[in-house]
Amino acid sequence: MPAIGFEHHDHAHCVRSTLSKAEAHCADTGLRLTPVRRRALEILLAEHRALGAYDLLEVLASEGLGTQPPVAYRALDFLVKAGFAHKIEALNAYIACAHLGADHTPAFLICRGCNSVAETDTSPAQGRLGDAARAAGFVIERTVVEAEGLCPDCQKDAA
Amino acid sequence: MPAIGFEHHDHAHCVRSTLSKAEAHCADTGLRLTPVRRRALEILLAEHRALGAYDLLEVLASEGLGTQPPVAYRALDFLVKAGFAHKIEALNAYIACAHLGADHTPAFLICRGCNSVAETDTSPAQGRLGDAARAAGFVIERTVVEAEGLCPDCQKDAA
DNA sequence: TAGGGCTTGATATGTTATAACATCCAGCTT
DNA sequence: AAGCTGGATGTTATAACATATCAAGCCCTA
Ligand SMILES: [Zn+2]
Ligand SMILES: [Zn+2]
Ligand SMILES: [Zn+2]
Ligand SMILES: [Zn+2]
Repeated sequence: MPAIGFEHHDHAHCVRSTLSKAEAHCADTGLRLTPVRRRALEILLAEHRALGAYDLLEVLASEGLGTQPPVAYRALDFLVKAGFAHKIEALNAYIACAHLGADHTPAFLICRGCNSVAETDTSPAQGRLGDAARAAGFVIERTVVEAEGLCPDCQKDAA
Repeated sequence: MPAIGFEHHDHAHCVRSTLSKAEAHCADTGLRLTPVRRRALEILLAEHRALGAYDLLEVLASEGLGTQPPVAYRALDFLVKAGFAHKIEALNAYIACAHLGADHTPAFLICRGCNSVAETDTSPAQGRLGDAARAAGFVIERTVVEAEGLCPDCQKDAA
């Protein structure tokens, strides 16, 4: 699975494709992609970067979709639980899933220069983390894997 | 490097050894392990679990070492920058380094049952995260690797 | 048409983190 | 000794992130 976020790409396709996958998944499972939830996903999808809950709320509020924090947090909670979005723990912020539909364990590359975030994936059971967990008798239920650094564009800018 | 935190061990040795390594490192580099900083490290070292900044502040306050948030955040900032403590991003909390002195990239196993945290390590450049970063042309400066789940004791309790 | 379950509205509050500015103090300079 | 300097601390205020709670509405279905 490639890292999606830094490379130039047909982003309009990203957006359309993710939205239609989300709709299909909701239709299949009975989840309800209500107007606020759908719009929240669109807003997160606009760019490959993470948005704070209050940034999201600001946009929703400007469109008359709700003005109080619970509006944003409920929508985000739904999107995260449905697998349509992920929380970036290092930023306390949220990003639309770039691999919607694929069964995956997300991992993120976070650029400190331009704040863009690329999503890739990992295998928790493999690698040194899995080894350590097995050795300690620890059962992994969820992993947080995030790398901070500089994307290719920002490396050029720095030089 | 083993995962330190779940196994029964001579914890008093943990504490003494970490404190003396921290003192030595400060003596070597000119960093100042002031009373508040030293006491903050001791408080974090008391258990292999993460403490919120305000939990730490509460203890410091009860000992007359300061009552306002910046007291705790400054001490934590020093400890983290010096490598004496790490922030657990998934918990917004802080833990003393269990491998002080060793050159390492920390990774954590976080038990949702008893809140204990074991520290192990990873190699950012290796593994799938490193592969993805290289493929994307991304330069990693810092990684966050955390696993949530159940420690051996809490698995027994659950069964 | 009544009930149950999910969704939304609204108010308040809890939790985590930093900005900004004043003061202190040790070590060095003149 | 007086003055400077840089790091550390004191103090106040606020920013930023997140949740508890209860009321009201909506949708399905029995
Ligand atoms: Zn895209
Ligand atoms: Zn960048
Ligand atoms: Zn120990
Ligand atoms: Zn446990």
